[in-house]
Amino acid sequence: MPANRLRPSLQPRRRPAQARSRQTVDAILTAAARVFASLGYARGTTNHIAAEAGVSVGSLYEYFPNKDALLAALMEAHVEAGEQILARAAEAAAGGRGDDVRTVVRGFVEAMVALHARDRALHRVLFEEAPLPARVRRRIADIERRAAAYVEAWLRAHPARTRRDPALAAAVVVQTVEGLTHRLVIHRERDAEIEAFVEEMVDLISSYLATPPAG
Amino acid sequence: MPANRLRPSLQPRRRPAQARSRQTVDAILTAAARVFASLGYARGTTNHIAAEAGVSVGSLYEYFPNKDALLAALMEAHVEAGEQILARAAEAAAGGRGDDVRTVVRGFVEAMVALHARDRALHRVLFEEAPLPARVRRRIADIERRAAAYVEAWLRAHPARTRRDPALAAAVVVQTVEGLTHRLVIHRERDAEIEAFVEEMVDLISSYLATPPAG
Amino acid sequence: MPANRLRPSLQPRRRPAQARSRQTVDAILTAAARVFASLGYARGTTNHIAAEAGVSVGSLYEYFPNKDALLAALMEAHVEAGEQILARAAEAAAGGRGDDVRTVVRGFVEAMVALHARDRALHRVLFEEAPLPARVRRRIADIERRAAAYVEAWLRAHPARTRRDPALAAAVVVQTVEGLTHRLVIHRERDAEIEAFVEEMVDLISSYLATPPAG
Amino acid sequence: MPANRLRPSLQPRRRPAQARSRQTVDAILTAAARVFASLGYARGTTNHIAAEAGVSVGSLYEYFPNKDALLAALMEAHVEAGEQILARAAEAAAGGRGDDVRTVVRGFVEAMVALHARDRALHRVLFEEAPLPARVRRRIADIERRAAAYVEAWLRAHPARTRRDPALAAAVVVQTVEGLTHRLVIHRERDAEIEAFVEEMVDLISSYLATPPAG
DNA sequence: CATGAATGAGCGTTCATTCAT
DNA sequence: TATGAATGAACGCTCATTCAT
Repeated sequence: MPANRLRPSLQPRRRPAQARSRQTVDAILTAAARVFASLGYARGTTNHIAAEAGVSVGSLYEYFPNKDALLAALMEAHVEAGEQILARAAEAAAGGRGDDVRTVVRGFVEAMVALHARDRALHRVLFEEAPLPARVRRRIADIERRAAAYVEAWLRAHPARTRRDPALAAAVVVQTVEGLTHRLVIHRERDAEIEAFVEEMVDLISSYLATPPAG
Repeated sequence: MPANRLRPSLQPRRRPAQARSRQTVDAILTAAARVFASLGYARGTTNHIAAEAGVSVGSLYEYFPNKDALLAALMEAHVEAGEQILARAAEAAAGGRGDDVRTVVRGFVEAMVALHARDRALHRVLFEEAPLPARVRRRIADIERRAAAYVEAWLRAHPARTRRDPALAAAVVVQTVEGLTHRLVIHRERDAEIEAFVEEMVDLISSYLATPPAG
Repeated sequence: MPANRLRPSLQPRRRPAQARSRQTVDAILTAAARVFASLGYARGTTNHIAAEAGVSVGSLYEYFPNKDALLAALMEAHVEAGEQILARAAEAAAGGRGDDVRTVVRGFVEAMVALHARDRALHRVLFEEAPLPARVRRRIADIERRAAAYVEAWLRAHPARTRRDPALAAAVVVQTVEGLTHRLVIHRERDAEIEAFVEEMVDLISSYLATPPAG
Repeated sequence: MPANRLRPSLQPRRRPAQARSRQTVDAILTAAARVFASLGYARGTTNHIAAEAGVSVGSLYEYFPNKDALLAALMEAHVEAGEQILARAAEAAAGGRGDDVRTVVRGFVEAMVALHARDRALHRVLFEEAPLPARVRRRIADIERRAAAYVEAWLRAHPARTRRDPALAAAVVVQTVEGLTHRLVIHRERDAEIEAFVEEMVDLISSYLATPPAG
């Protein structure tokens, strides 16, 4: 019996309090990450994941109501990490004088790159192959909105701002950083390449922000 | 799935020479596009596609060795269209004086946007939900390489080039245009929004190319 | 994909026109009857039924959308047979002089008994163990209503009627015949016993109809 | 179901002597009744029942060897109550002058109706949906036999007896009362309807007993 | 004795694929 | 060649039952 027959939740079935349960959940999520990354979403079966976790399917379903919930949990973890990275980068920007555009931009870009560098194969499956649950989609959209709002505020406060429409510019910045990070980090193989790209991304964003719209 | 376990080919089973066959293949692909776009990859069954195409499943398998081949064919069609768009934009750039950066960039960006605007739902399924066959991945990488080579040559030939490493800059341009196009076109809803973004993308790329590397 | 995701129909998936298909459907239903009768509803699995029918599970699901549909089909067959028995008995009653109560009653009782005598184990499972689909329940209620209406009309037309409320009396007759038939036929083992009971049922009903209400 | 394959006992695992245990058993049975009545047999899980009873599954299995034993216990309770009702009605019949047929019959019928009126949903599940364990079937058959024996004795002792075969007549009476009670009480919705039917049942039985066999 | 996390056989069902016609 | 009925491996998921704590 799923938790709810009409709208099967993707939430974990219970917040495991005891250390033992916590371990089981972690084992399952780790296994899910491994299996999804190597086999893809469709071919990563729950039985396979349970076996990989050294746990019975029943236990898997004790903690996750269905296969998509595993995916959602993995995605949420990534998204949560992204949120914290954003927060930290924002803090750093506010902590510094905050008007060296390049430094601030580099902070964000490097944070995003670091986030995605951790497990490329998994991220590829998570965000380019698996169905994105509506909840996760909303969560991401929300974070992007907040990131853009933050960038916009920063643009407005910054003396050298030259873009006519700071809200639009902020959206472009956020989308560019996210889009390029995904493309470059997830699909590139060699780290040296990535480092060079980071520097270029900083140039790309900085020059855009420093240039007034074409007239 | 009592299928072919040994890396089944994704090539169409035969090059249909006759007009009759060509029509059947087209009907199947059109149906596949419609079904995948509306149902997603996993839920778009081959039986459903055959029915939609007004053809028996047996005939479908006469022309495509398996389900993934349909996907691959659809992807290749998209990729081929992209290739031609690229070629045309290149021609236009060469045909004109070729030294108005903004015009050239806008040409490419608009072409890419037009390509993706045609059937957003299908593109979303094709490139964000379905597993990307290695062959298609290679094909795309190849095209990106050639696009980058073209941009690099153009940069080298262009009097105002300021990026120190034209190959790297070319790669950045290609990745940025592709990444942003996917993100903006596939996920945005309103066309006005897209038009505004196109202008920003032109600014983004142009200012990047016009700015010497920092330091 | 079930025929309908929201209200999975219990109707057979297609009316098989060809002889071949008709045979397959019959084989499946026969197997289902055998398996349900010997193993009960819960333990009668669709794989088991398919195997018993010498058919693959896939074929079973080609003709029946789900397990309950097999049950429903078996029930409907029984109910349909019952309806025809009723119709024939009514015809016979109308054809004869129609005022010999015992003859008419015996006609109905014997028909009902004959109907249930055919496969007792299956009937036990069908009507005392398996979940009765709403559609079948409605169908049965409808037939009972019509039977009662018929009996009521017959009572009103009959010169010797003595029950004050013919509608109520008709309902009692129908329920008694059905209830006793199920209990006696399905649970009794020996045929001689049944024959004796039939005679008693005729007495039971006849004397009831011939007796004015107490008071 | 990694269960006991060798005809597992349906007996409660132990006769709880202590008051504490007795309470636990009662809580479990009450919970089982509630859960089966609302969810049906198949969907009423042992975990659900244990939770409803405020007890761990482990404890449930301490007192009942398996799920069917819960069902059997519930059935036995119903059957036991029926037995006592029978005994009481017999006592009343013996206590009174005992020769008013209608009064005696009404006593039995009303007792049966009262027994089934208590929890219709549960009775429906118990006797029309769940598989009847052989043991319970035997128990019921035994009670019916004794009831029939009692009725037979009463018929033989009664001055007005007219049925030629008192044993057969007794069986008919018992089956009729039981059959109609199940059908009418369990499936009818309104109490007024039931009362009217009770009166008719009394007429039905009384007139049968008062009528000599045909011929 | 009680607990409840863990088990895993087995269920209903799907759908890519085949092959007799 | 085209057909579409038939196939059956494999999936997601359940839940009666066990057993370490």
